[in-house]
Amino acid sequence: MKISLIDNDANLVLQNDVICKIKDLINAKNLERGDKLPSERLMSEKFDVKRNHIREAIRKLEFYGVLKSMSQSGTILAIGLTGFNGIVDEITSLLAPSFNELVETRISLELKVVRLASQRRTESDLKLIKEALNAFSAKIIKGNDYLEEDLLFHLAIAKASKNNTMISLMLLLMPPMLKTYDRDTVCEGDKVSSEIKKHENIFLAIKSKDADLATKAMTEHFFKLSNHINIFK
Amino acid sequence: MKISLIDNDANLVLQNDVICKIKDLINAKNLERGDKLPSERLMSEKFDVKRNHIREAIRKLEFYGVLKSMSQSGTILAIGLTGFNGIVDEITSLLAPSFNELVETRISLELKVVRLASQRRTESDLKLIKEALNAFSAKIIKGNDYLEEDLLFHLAIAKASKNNTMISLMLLLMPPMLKTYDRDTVCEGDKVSSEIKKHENIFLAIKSKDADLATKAMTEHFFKLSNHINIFK
DNA sequence: AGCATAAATTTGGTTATCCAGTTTGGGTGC
DNA sequence: GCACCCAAACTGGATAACCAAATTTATGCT
Repeated sequence: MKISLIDNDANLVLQNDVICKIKDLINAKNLERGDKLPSERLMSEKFDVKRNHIREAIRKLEFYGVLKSMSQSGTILAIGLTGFNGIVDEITSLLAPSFNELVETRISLELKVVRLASQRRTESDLKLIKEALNAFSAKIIKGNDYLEEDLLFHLAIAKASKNNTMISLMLLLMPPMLKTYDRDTVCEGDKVSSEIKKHENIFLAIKSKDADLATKAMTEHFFKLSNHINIFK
Repeated sequence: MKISLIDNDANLVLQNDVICKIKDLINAKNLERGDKLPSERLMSEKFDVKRNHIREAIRKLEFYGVLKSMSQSGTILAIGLTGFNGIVDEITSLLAPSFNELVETRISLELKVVRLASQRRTESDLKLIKEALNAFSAKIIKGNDYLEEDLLFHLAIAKASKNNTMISLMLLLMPPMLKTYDRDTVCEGDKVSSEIKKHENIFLAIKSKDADLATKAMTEHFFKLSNHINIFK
């Protein structure tokens, strides 16, 4: 299906093209919410593309909640026409995110996550976070690449927030983050102890259930990152 | 592929099952980042599922950035083993989000978005936001369902934030939000004028580029929502 | 005419087949 | 013994054929 925040493949333009044609057709027919679209085969023939391309496009639009495919029956418009057009326009014009955008979003999300985590964490959450922290420290001390352990530490915190949606969003942000870090490792290894210290501060704040302190610790942790990349103009 | 924040289909458990088997296999073979997985056909035979199920599972894992499918060559592990296990465990244990979680996430995201928008909005952004606001007001005055116009208003603000990642995340939150609102309309129509007023306040704050005021206005707008659903216990 | 029922068609989904690059390994010439 | 090459096997991806459920249309009985 190739849904992703990072997806600048060549066939993406084809998919967007198909999506636009579906949109035009829906508008031409003035469909309302709940109305049936033409069958996949018909559209495949009409747009002169293979059926699987139609299916992929429908799956994507279904993913964003604007269409609904009913087995052995048909595909219907799951939303009003205005909403459909607004959302689809946005989908088709979505560009690949820049690294700055990713960091900006991640920071915003994690500041909320760490606040919730410090309020809601259970003892077992704390244990898992501590384990992740230990794995991180071990890697960074040994001078190895610690990027993945770092992410898992943050993921453990996210789990403690008890908000599945935020966990999902963090998982979605990770792939492009990983991809960018790979080509250019941001953190140099000379300040390992201070790096560990920053992570420990976050952990301790969560442990003491001090939301403000946790937010502060997380902010400090991100400060270097937001400095290295100058996201604040 | 059926990747979604809302996806409790029956075939999801099969997909998760396949994903777990792939994970076990990767661990059994102690693959490292960059190593090749067995071919789709081989795994299909080994796990006794059809090849398309294997493909769907791989697509999903590729979506989350832990695998990478290379055309006519093979599929490789795109990440270290620890990171792979951590992320995959999270993927397979992800539950459908509750409405409270969605609202909580949306509020957090939009408070950041409106802040950025008020700092970065251009004149054309402002024009689009105003248009969305007018469409919203027209609908609510006529007593019609204004939910979609409301979302488009917020989407227009998101566009002004100039952060594609945040736009993506908002698009992802919309489908489950729409779905929940549908079954039980939250807002009653008696306080229409105050509702319009709240939206206008957001618009005016963005217009005057006052980030703090915009955040405040957005908070007020969400207050009723966060009250109606008691997310703050 | 009204209605129940069944046959035929249309639907999205599934399975099998084919295709075009890639990899691999044994053979060949030196 | 080694470098090179080419064909056979293997790969993910594209296409076509098939399926079962659901809808529509036709049919026959009252």
